[in-house]
Amino acid sequence: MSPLTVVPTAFQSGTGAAVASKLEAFTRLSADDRAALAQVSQNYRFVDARRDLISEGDKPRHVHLILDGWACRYKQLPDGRRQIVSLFVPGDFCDVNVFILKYMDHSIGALTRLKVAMIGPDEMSELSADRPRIGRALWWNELVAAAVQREWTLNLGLRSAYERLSHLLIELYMRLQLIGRAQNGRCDFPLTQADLADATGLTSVHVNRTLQELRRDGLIELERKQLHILDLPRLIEVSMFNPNYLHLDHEGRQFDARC
Amino acid sequence: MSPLTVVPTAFQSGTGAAVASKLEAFTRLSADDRAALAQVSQNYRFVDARRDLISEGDKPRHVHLILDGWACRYKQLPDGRRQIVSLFVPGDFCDVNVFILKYMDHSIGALTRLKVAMIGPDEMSELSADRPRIGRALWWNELVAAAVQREWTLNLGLRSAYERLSHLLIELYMRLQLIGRAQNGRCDFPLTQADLADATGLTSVHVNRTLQELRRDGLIELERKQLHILDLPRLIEVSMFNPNYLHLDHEGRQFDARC
DNA sequence: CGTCTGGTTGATACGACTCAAATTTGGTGG
DNA sequence: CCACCAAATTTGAGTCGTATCAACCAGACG
Repeated sequence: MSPLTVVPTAFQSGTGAAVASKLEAFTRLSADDRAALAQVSQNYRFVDARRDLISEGDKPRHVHLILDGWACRYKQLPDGRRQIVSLFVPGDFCDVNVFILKYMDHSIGALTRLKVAMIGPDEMSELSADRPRIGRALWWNELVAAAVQREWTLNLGLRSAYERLSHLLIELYMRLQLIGRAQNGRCDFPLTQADLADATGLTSVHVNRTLQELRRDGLIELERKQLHILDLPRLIEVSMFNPNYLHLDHEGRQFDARC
Repeated sequence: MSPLTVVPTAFQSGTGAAVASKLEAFTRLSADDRAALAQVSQNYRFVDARRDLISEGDKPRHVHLILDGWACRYKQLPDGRRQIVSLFVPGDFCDVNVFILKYMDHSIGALTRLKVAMIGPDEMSELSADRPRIGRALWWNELVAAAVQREWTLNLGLRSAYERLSHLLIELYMRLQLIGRAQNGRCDFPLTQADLADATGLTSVHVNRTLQELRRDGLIELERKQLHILDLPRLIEVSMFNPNYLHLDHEGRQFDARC
């Protein structure tokens, strides 16, 4: 990537609205749309790392919108084994429309300290109704989330440890890029190897060895919570990464939408 | 299960509306609701086994509603490896609201000869708008589909072959029960061992050996496309199956809804 | 400083894969 | 109704990827 790449505002500001940035991959947003998103983000709180936002069995009361930090959806078996089934980065919604379900079938946990907005059911449906562009974008967002979940199924089902980790790293890099938090192959990467293990269905020991292989092969650098992808094309090739499931082929953020 | 168990009408009739049966697990439906579902099922066609309903890269034009037969969602890697990421049985919708996406990121294929309704975007939104109860039920349906996808992620990520197959068999049995096509531990089961392998991320050889183990342990019988679960409680135990992700804890079909 | 969390290393075990062939089943046409 | 063929299932032997268990090390932190 050229050093002349334009830096998205969200990245410059650091605290910029990741959601807006993300939804704009699907549709142009107006200033009012962005204001509405900022509005629902007002009611936020901080959550410590390793705390649950909501636990399996709880009644869902809010949609969570991650403003800053990383979180995960996970499920646990009676014998203690744990699987991370989704990862959330800033700008991600956890479960638009969960209200329809009576109980959570999984938990959502903070992987880092989290800044997270809590949006009530009414507020949520108002948002969709008043700002149809956002409503549609939220639909798109849900469909992409479902596509990501399918891709994870494939990832666990038939890729080797080496491919699996490569694939995950690329996905996260691209999702961070979308919200202006990745560029030139670099991004924050706060997951521990144990987290990666839980997400990829491997042991942390094997994650460790596999990451070393990736480093040895000159594909990545990863230390001090910083990921540096050295050779994205080759990483894409070895993991057979096909970005189509992220559905970024829309008009995007080229122009502002009026009103 | 006692031989006096009431046989659901859908099962008796054979061709009964599986969709209605399924949605009624979430909410009561009125006669008009059921009629509306029957209406959108009018426009159907037959698809031969092993044919695609729609392929990766295609533009989505219809929602598919499986009226009879089994289908799957699958993805394929450039090197030919294939993963089934979802299974569809009668009454299942493939991708309510796909229209928002430009291209399919996966294919949908018939596993058996299929009777499938093709529902256009307008017809689909009419259905939701005119019959709010159905609209909500479709939402629930999508959320359950997402929950199932997460459970598959967990299944592939941390269960052994033995547990994985057990879990899948139970899930399918329960989903078939929901549409009145399973009872007393028995149901049709048209998947080949190769299909099971593609769905569980195992090889067909290993599926074969693992099924033999399940038979040896007195848990199941499976031959001539017929599954017989001999000891459901034990099968649930060994696979650590928790039905909460199917979200069947709603008012259900106890009463008819008016109008 | 000692403690703790996260990362690294080594030795060993085992579950699942691979490859190859045999057998059974189911469908089809003569 | 039987002969044939293709598809599906089963079996065996050998290999490999990943797990397991157990230490050990480095840096962060109170």
